Amino acid sequence: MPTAPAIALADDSDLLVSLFSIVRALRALHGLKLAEIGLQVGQDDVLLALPQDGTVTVSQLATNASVRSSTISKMLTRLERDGFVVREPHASDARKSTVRILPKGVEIREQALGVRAALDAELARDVDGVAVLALLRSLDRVASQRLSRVRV
Amino acid sequence: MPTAPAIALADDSDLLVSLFSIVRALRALHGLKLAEIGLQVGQDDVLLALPQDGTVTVSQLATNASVRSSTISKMLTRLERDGFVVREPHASDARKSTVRILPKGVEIREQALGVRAALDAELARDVDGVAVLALLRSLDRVASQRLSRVRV
DNA sequence: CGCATATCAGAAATACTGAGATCC
DNA sequence: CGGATCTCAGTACTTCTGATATGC
Repeated sequence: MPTAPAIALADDSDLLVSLFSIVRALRALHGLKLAEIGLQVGQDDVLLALPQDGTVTVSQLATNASVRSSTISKMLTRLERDGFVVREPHASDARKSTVRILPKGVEIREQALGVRAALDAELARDVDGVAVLALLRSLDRVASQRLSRVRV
Repeated sequence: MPTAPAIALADDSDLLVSLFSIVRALRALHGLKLAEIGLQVGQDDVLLALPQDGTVTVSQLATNASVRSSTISKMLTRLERDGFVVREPHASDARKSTVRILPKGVEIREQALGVRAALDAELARDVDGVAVLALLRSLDRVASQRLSRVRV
């Protein structure tokens, strides 16, 4: 069995199947490369979502990532433990806390970008990158929209 | 902010970003609908990978899903607990165990298919389904190939 | 004996809910 | 006071490794 798709599938409802299947494989692949630079899949998402200069609040991060703020909070705890970011009190609103990327975080962020670019390039060799990107972007819009509408 | 993409992104390495972002939202969306029929995201994958008539071994399932057999084993335990499947000893090789879908499993499997089809239809309304599918299929092939090559 | 198959125990991560604490 | 913001505790699931039992 040389090149089976990742899930044996019924041939009608398929978009989801393909999508989930791809991403399972891609995440695993990505995870292997990230592990080499000492990062976890998912940590790079947060790192990449951080502004390089200023700060951002927890809830902003949560909204952008389509997860709850408690989820981001837990991820930040790990990122802080590893010395990639710090949390600081917000200047004008004491309820908020802001997140700032540290030098070590910036450094690893660069490496994470490299890993992504490499994987992207690998994939782009085999598919029409531009077309995929356009399609994925619109899919992303649709999906995020629907989710935020459902999740009050 | 009405319709932000799910992750604020650097505009170069992007395919992965979009893909992961979409799938995060889609999984959440899918999970909400599956919860209504009493299923977990991921359980439906396994259910759909099961033959409707005969049986399949644990390692076959694992290979198809690109995960370790211990992972499938744990999922089967839950599926069995919920009365969707049974494990039976293999006829000719006592090391193996085979998995059979139960009537209750068949029923929920149908509903799960319905959920997928509905979500697929929703998405297809907003993007060019055929084009996406074709692209996703090739992406899937590439990704699964790479993964199985890396994972000895 | 060496290899394959499945399960289990344990670890770590994602994500959620719901419950504070604190502050606007 | 009501609502926003963040964190924490607890739960559930996925997935992996590595250990173990069992059988080919």
